[in-house]
Amino acid sequence: MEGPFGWGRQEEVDGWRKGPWTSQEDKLLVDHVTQHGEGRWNSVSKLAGLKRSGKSCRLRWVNYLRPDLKRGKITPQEESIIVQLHALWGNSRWSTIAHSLPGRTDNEIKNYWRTHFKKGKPSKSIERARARFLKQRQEMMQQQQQQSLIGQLEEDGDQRRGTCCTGATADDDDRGSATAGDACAAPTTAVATDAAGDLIMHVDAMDCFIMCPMSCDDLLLLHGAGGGQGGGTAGSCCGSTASDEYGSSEEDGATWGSLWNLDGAGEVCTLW
DNA sequence: AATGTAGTCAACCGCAGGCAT
DNA sequence: CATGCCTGCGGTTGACTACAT
Repeated sequence: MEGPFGWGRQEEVDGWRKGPWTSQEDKLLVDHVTQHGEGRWNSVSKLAGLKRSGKSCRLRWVNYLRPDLKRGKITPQEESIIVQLHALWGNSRWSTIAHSLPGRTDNEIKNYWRTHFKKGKPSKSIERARARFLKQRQEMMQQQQQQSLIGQLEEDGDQRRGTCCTGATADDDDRGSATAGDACAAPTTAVATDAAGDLIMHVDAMDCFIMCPMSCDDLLLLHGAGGGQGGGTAGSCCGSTASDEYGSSEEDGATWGSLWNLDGAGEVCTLW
């Protein structure tokens, strides 16, 4: 066996090696990416002398070899962020969630979520955190609606949008590079965790989130830089009512996974 | 000590979107 | 405009490890 985990043997299909990577292969890939940079994965195999598909090379690099990866356990702060963002995005945006957790991969977060929350009940602290998050989100949305009405009555409500964001556009390919960080004057912290791991949310930040005419991805980028230190991100840019679903039936482990899946939120977001 | 079960992690697969031709 | 390729993503699988019985 070559590696410490699974795929006890290496097979070769259509000339491509599969299964666990050897240290030699790792070195070849690292050397190649160091010299030529990421991308063009299909040519990596040829140029680096690897009998691996482009997909496999990319996956190995992204999930294991990248130098900026943070190894080790998910911290409580990171867990809180994952919980918040999963409440917002559901199961279909692991990469988006991962962008808010520097050094963590979507695969890692996905695995973590599945093992910790998919099957059994989450811990009390997580339950509490999520409940509070959703409650505050709902309150802020109500508050936002009120303010919007007031704003419209006073001056058509356009000034807020103008002062919040000024043309922030983050290219999809540039996710994670904090592209839009300088384009928005929004507060830098939308959600943070206190020492006990409970969520603290700043209404002004969420207020901006709601008003910004940006994609949800951009919103995450704006605030994602401090994720590791508990300055995580969460935005109420979408109009879904997560709290409606929460608390319906928690005793069933299988139900829990879907309980948090606010796919509707994602659909709303993509319309932006 | 042996066996069973759950947890963890790396890797693969299929699909979808973007881009070049 | 249509087609094909490349890249990235989410879902799933499979093997090892740790813990419980």
